[in-house]
Parts: sequence; structure tokens; C-alpha cells
Amino acid sequence: MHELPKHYDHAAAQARCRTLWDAGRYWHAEPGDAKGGRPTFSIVIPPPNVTGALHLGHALNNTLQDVLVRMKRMQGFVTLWMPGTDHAGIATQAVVERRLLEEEKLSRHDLGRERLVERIWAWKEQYEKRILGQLRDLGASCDWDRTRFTLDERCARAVREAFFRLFEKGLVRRGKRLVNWDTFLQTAVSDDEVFHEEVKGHFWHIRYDVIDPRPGEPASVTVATTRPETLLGDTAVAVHPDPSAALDAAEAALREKLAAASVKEQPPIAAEIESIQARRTELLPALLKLAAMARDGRQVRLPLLGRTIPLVADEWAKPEMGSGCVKITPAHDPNDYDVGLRRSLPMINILNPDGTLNTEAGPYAGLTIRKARERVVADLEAAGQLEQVEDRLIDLAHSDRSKTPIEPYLADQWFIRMAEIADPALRAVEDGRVAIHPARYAKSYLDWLGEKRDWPVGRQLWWGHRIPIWHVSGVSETDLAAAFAGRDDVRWRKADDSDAFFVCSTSESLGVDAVAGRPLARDPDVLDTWFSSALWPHSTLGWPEKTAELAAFYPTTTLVTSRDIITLWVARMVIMGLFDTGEIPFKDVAIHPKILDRYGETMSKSKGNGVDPLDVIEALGADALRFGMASMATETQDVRMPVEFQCPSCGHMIEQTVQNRTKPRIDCPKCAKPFRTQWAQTPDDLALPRGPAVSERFEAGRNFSNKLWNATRFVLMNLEGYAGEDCSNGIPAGSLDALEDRWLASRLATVTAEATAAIETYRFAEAARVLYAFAWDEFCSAYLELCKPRLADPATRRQAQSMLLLGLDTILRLLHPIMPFVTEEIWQHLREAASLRRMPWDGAGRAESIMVAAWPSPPSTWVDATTERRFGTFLAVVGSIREIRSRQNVPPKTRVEVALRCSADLAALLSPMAASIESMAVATVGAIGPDTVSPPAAAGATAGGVEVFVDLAGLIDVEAEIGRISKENEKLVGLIAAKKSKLESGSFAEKAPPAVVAKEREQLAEMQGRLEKAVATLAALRGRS
RNA sequence: GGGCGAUUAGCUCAGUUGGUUAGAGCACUAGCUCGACAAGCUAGGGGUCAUAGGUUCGAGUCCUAUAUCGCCCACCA
Repeated sequence: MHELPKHYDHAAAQARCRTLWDAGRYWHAEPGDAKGGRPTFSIVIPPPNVTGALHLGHALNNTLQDVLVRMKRMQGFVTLWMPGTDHAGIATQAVVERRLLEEEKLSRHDLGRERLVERIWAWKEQYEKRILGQLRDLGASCDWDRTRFTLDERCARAVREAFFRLFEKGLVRRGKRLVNWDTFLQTAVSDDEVFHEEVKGHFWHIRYDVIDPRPGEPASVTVATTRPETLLGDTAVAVHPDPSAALDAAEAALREKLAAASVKEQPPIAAEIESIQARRTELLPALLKLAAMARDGRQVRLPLLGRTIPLVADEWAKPEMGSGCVKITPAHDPNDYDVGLRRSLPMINILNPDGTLNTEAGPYAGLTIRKARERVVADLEAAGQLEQVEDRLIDLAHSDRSKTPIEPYLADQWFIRMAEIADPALRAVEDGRVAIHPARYAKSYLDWLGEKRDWPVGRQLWWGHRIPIWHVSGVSETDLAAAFAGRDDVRWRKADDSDAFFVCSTSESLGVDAVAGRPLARDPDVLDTWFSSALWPHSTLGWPEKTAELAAFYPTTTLVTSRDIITLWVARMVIMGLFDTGEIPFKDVAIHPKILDRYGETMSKSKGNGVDPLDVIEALGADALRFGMASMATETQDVRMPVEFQCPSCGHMIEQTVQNRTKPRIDCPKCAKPFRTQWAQTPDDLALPRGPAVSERFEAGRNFSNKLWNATRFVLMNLEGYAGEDCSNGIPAGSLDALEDRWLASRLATVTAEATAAIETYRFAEAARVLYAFAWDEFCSAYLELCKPRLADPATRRQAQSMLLLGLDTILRLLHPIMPFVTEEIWQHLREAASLRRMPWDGAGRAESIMVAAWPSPPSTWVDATTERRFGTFLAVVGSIREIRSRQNVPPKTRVEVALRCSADLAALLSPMAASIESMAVATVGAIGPDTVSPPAAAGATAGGVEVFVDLAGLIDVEAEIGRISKENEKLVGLIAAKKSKLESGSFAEKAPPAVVAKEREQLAEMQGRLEKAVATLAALRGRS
């Protein structure tokens, strides 16, 4: 006999399974296998950044992908899950640079481009290994032989080719753009890499004097700014061209808002209206004059530098705000930049790339922004130009990567024109070729893409794909044509604003030093990380080569990702996939929720509210983590996950709160022993045992693993004498005479269909719930219990063994995508102990691993609603006996005498089940049939049309029974009254569909019958007491 | 400012096109060491489905408003 340990050992099982899977390479996909018409299924992993370790979001994302991939593989698809990591340009370089500065006090310039890139590669090797290891720990069945990296040679080739094609079509341009400049990393960053944070600041009111004011004209204008140092780059002061009309419009808008506002919102709006009215008398006359002066082309003097700058009329200056006038610094403010373009103003860049001021700033050149601000303010004050200083909270843009303030900065940038290439991507989602699940997320995709904003792709970094462009000046079109004659891997284009040429090539090196004696200079920029990410589905498969992989697996089937990168990544993949290959990159996009902590905050390492997936894997097992993840993957937007610290000494769970989550050590309130957290710094703290941050939400999965393990343990303990099935359809000889066997077969067919459909439509939580409930409540609690007496009887033993194996094996296969380790471990035990078993859906031979076992496909003829209903009656009878026992405080081992009154039909059904009732309810079943008479002292109940009598003679607490029945009757009377009034109200019976009405009547009759009987029982009991 | 979503048991969440007496896990209460499983078994308590209106024979489910919370996007001299 094959006996298992009492507890499932997840650590040992995980190690064994990984060895087995790697030995068999079951995760590997060969494109050649798809030739015989076998369907394919492919997924590319959203490549994790090599900046660090995987977090719970990754665990969720990858669990869901693996669930899909494992099911499809078992269903016989040629299944590819492409793994890989992302070089994450700016993020990775920032991390490495910061460490360099902290540990060696070196900047990237001290090291130089080549050596810095070497350092980053070393970092990448280390973290990539760790990340891939974590994915394996999670059980991800990626095709490890194909692991890619967004910066590897294959991806680089695709990047050069894609860029080249964009360049060739004139979609890559270079021009002046106002960018978010990160002065620490000295690169432009995209809007997506910027976060806003409120900081305390000031609002400075500065007076600019009008040049040669005429009588009756204002002698000065006052403007307000939070960044006084930018006045050094001012090239105008703006006033609204028609301040009177603008005030009217502002007031009208406010009045409209006031009318629609709630009572609570009204006062501040009313105050705003008042302030506008006040402005009409206090400010408007001056503004009107200024507007007229602006039309006359009058000028003001820039304080400190003394330059003369024009007064311009522009709608951007809002008369209802501030002084009504605004300084214009086109090179350092996005709105001012627009004004500058509209009014053809000069644009003066006052910053060096490192954030110090350049020579345009005159005496302030060389100062940092902070120092310059102090000096400018002091000098303004000394000059008497500073009118007022207010304290104010400022929403300041910071770089996501360096955490330093962003400076808007005018610079030459590469960008990709979206106008032409966005349309096909819009259409692909509009017409459903790319389907987003849940569908509501399609809106953010379409909205974002509809704006068709140019994509700035250059980054002034060293870590990334170098832009495949060379600059050359002083040459002619003819020189270039001569130099690159016969080369179709080279294209060039004249710069828009100079006589230089840009030369683009798909080759890594152009192979020439000079064109007509002029040197070629490689562009120093690298591409935005998202550029290589956008190519990920086709670049990993070998594009632009016409590889077998590309033919077999592209377009991929499904992309699984979280909602925050729908625009950044999903949309760009669709754009580039269509542009490069003419085909969509994937058919389905499955969006999954974000995991938040108990307060609804996003998890992050810096907040200290995160959970390390490896802690969960270690403490509860990878299957527990995965089951929890699948259960959380509902269609709602976020999932809250309360986090606890687990005391390493006593196992006690300590709720993680805002107060304790950043403490380096915590004293366990139960055992009083201290443990350390991720924040431990001092040697004393570091010496303590570590208390992992976990969540009780994963315990259900751990318990479920153990439940499956023990169900298996039971089956294996009872396999003696098992000789395999002797019929070809997998259903044991003797067919399905027993009700419970027909029921099991029916349930297996139903549950298989439900679970399969749920996974196929990305309802992972539904799949987890259905399988959990079936395995636990139906297979273990009901079927397994029923088998106990049958296994003891030689006449039924063999049938029970076969059916137990059928049920267990099916459950294992259905659960394998969600819980691969425990199901594989059990599978291997079954291979050993029950090698003769054969499932109806198995072909010849037996799978060495459950990974490649056939997905169950019970015939729909197994589904039998009548049997399921009847079995429900049986379970209800057992349930009501148990309930009576419990209420009567009958000791668990004491048998009770039971009689059942029911129709002849039901009696025929229940009689063969008597032994089962006896074993499940610790009872002795007496009479069953229509003529059954209630014992004189009995506790009664009605269950699915069966009257259950438990003889209480000698055991009972009659008063308790009277109390219970009375209480129940009260409830029943209420329900009956409600139902009656509903049926008799007239309108219900007239208007509701007949089927619904009939059902209601049926229920009413049943309730009334039940009540009558209960009243009779009550009378009998009262008579005795 | 624009868009999207959430509000159901103490906690975390399900709840299909409107139709039995609204479910699960955890937590709670009582009882249980019988050879599958105490990470378990049996039974139980606990919900005017955020609030106010409306549509309907019938609303957790549909509509309108309100409140609270969250996310995305844009903007803030």
C-alpha cells in the first residue's frame, strides 16, 4: 500500500516538479509541431524590468498567464510562452548611477559611456537571473530556451529595422521641443516618467516697468510667478487682448457652475464671482489700457537684466487670475512655449543640461537653479522690483527616476509622428480584431490614441538602443548618393532647420568614416525603452527575418497585463505590430486588477506595505500564492490585500499598519520575541530572525493544497485490490448504477465545462471558485464520505475505487493550471500507485507529467439534471439529520434512529442510499416510504420533499425541539404570508411570465405543506411534554 | 477640470440577460482526536446590498441624484 505523509510538503514538491519539468522540457514549443494543423497558442510575457525583484503585481500577472498557457498546452495546442526581461533604460541607469554615487562617489561622467554601460550589463546579469529564478519559483511554464532581453542582439536588429522603416517613410523627425528635463540624469523624460508632488513654495509678485509711459498709462505691470529665476529667460509680458469680454465669459461660466452646484459647493463659487466683479472696478481699467498698449507694440523693461521685451496680447493671460498679466518664458514653460510660437517670440534657453544657468543668464551664469532663485529674489528686492511674496503650495513635477525636480527645457529631440500610424491601431480595436477584456478599458486606449500626439523617442542616456542615425554637415545630396551607392540599408534626410543631413541605417556601423571628407557623427541618444517594448511580440519571434517561430506564433493569442500600461505599452505594440508586420500583435488583451493594501494604497517598497512573493512561496507554497492570485483576478479595478507580519518565533500574525510597517523591528505581542523587517539596519536588528510580510488571503490556497493531498492519501490507502478499468470508455464495468456515481459523472462534466469556459474568458476567480467548491464540498465532503462504506463492501469496492480515481484525476487536471505543483506531485504518486487507471479522454500511453496530460473532456451526455436534483435530496436528508443531532446535542458517536416519509418514487431512490445515510449521519435508517409513521417522540424536518423523523426517545430535550420548531414556523408563516400576498395581488399573476408564477405557486404549496406537518409535530411533542 | 470604477456579513470579495428565503473565504460561537485531512470535521450566529428618489408584477441587479473612496488623463503664471 502506498501511504503518504499527513501533510503536503510544498518545498520538497516544488523542487521535484521543477526538476521533472526541466528534464522533460514540457514548456518548450516547436513551431514545426504546428504543421499538421495543430492549433497554436502564444503569449509574450510583459517583460519585467531588470531594475529589481518581482513583486506581487508580477506574481499576479504571471500566474494568470501560466494558467492560460498550462490549460492550452493540456488541450493540445502548440503552446508558446515567451519569457524575457526589459532593459528599462532610464530606470536601470538611474539605479546604477545612484549606487555608483553612493558607494564610490562617482558620476557617470567620471566613468565614461563605455564603462558605465559595462556596469549596467553586470547589474542586468545579476538581476535578470534573479527575476527568471523567481518566475521559475512561481511555476511559470515559459519556454526557457527562448528567453529574450529587450537589448539583446535579436531585439536590437528589430529595433534598427523598425526605426529605419519609420525614417524611410518620413515618420521620424527631429526638432525643437519643450521637454521635461531631468537635471540629475541629464536627459529628457516623457510625461509618463514624471510625478507631481506638492511642496511648500512662494508666489513672488514682480514689477516690470513700462518703457516711456505716457500720461494716464500704467507705469508698470506686475506679474506673479513661483519660479522667479525664469524671468532671466523672459521674452514678453502678456495681457489678454479683450480683458472685459474675458471677465464676462469667466463670470458666465462660474454662474453656470453655481446653478448646477450643490449647496455645499456654492459659497466658494459665489466668492469667485464676487472677486471677478471686484476686478472690474479695481483691475479692468488698467488691463484695458495695457491691452491697447500691447496692440501698439509697446515694451517693458526686464528687471535685473534690463532687456526690453514686448507687451503682447494673448488669450493665455487670464484677467480673472493673479494680476491679469503674465510673464512669458517660452523656453521653460509649456504654455509660454505655445504663446511664443503664436506671437513669434524669441526663445531663450537659460539652462545648461546639468541644471546650472548658462551665459544667457548674464551675471547669474554658472549658478544652480536654487542659488539663482535666491540671488534673483534678493536682487529684485534690493532693486525695489519685488512687490509681494506669498506662501503657497506648489504642485511640482519630479522625475520618477531621479526624484529631482523637472525643468521644462527647450531642446532638439527625436520624435515619431503618430498621425499616420495611429489610425490602423485605432481601427484594430474599434472593429474588434484586438479585443480588450473587460471591454470598458477600450475607451482609454481609443481616447489616448485618438489624440495622436507625437512620441518623443530620444533619451540622452547611455543605457539603451542607440538611435541608428549619423549626423553629417557640409555635404550635398549627391555626395551622399555617391558614398552610399547601391546600399539599400542606408537612407538620409536633410534636417528641417539646418543644412545638416541625418543618415539612418539598419547596420550597426555604417562602415565609412566620412562623406566627401566630412565626418559622420553617430547620434548620442538612445531610444525610449518603450520603443523596444513596442516591438516585443514580433521582435522576440525573430522579425524582420521570416522565421518559423514568427509564422507559427504571430500574431500572438493573448496579452495579459495591468491597466496602467494600456496606453504606454499596449497601444504602442498595436501601432508598431501593424506598422512592421501588417498584422495585429495579439487578439485578446486581458486586463487584470492592481493589488492594493488594506487601506487601498498601491503597494511599494518605499512605503513598506509590500509583500514579497517569495515569502509567500516559502511560507505557504507557490500553489497557495497562485490560488490566491487567481481568486483575486476579478473584473473589478482593484483588490485590497490586508498584510500581516508573521512572527518567526511563534507564527502569530501581526496586522501591518501605517505605524508599524516602516519599523526596523517589531515585538510580537503574543510571544514577546522581537523580529526584524525589511527596514532593519543596525547590526542588533539584523541579527534578529526575519518576520516575513504575508497575507492571510493565501492561506485558503495552502489549506486547499493540503486538502487535495489528503484526499489523495485516502484514495491511495484504499487502492488495495485495484486492477484497473476493464472497459474502453474509462467508466468502470457495471456502468453507473449507483446514484452517487451518476452524480459524480454529471458533476465532473458540468464542472469541467464551467472551469474551462471561465479560464477561456479570463474569469480566473470564477474558475478558482468553481473548482475549489467542487473539490472540497462535493468530492471530499460528499463523494469521498459515501465511498467509505462502499470500499468496505467487496461487491462495491472496485466500482468505488475506479470512480474515486476518475474524480481525483479529473480534479487534478482541472486544477493543474492554477496549482501546478501539488497536482504534479500527486500525479506522480498516482502514476506509481494507480498506473492501471485510464481516463476516457486519454489516448494511448500515459503522460509522464500532468503538464502534458490531456485536458478532461467528459461527454455532455454525462450531464444529468435529474440525478443532480435527486442527489441534492439525498444530501438534504443527511443534512437535516445532522442538524437535528446537533441541536439535540446528541454525542457524535451515538447512533440515532431515523424514519423517512416520502413518495414511492423517492423511496426507490433513497432505499439503496440507506447505508450512505447511516454512515454520513451516524444513524440507523428504519422505514422509508409513503406509509412511514412518525415515532411518538420525534424531531422532524422536511428536506426536498422527504419528511425526516429522528426518534428522540431516550435522548431528547423535547423543550428544545419545541422551541426550534416554533421559531422555524414563525419564519415560515412570514414567508407564506409574503408569498400569498404577492400571488393574490393580481398584478403579479397577470403580468409575470407564467413559468415564474407557477414556480411561486409550487413554492407556496410546499411551504404550506411543511408548515402543516410542523404544526402537527409540535402538537404531538406538546402532548408528550 | 474630463473619463472610468467601487460602495453587499467584523475583514477581503463573488453575485451571469431583473425572478426561490443574497453566497464564499477568513474571523466568531458550540461540539468533535472515529485510519484522508485540527492546515480538519459537524452545526450555528451574523447582511433594511452606501443614501434618497424613480422604472417594473418584481430591483443587490436597470435609471436619476447625493455622499464617500479609488484609478487614469489633462491642467494649475
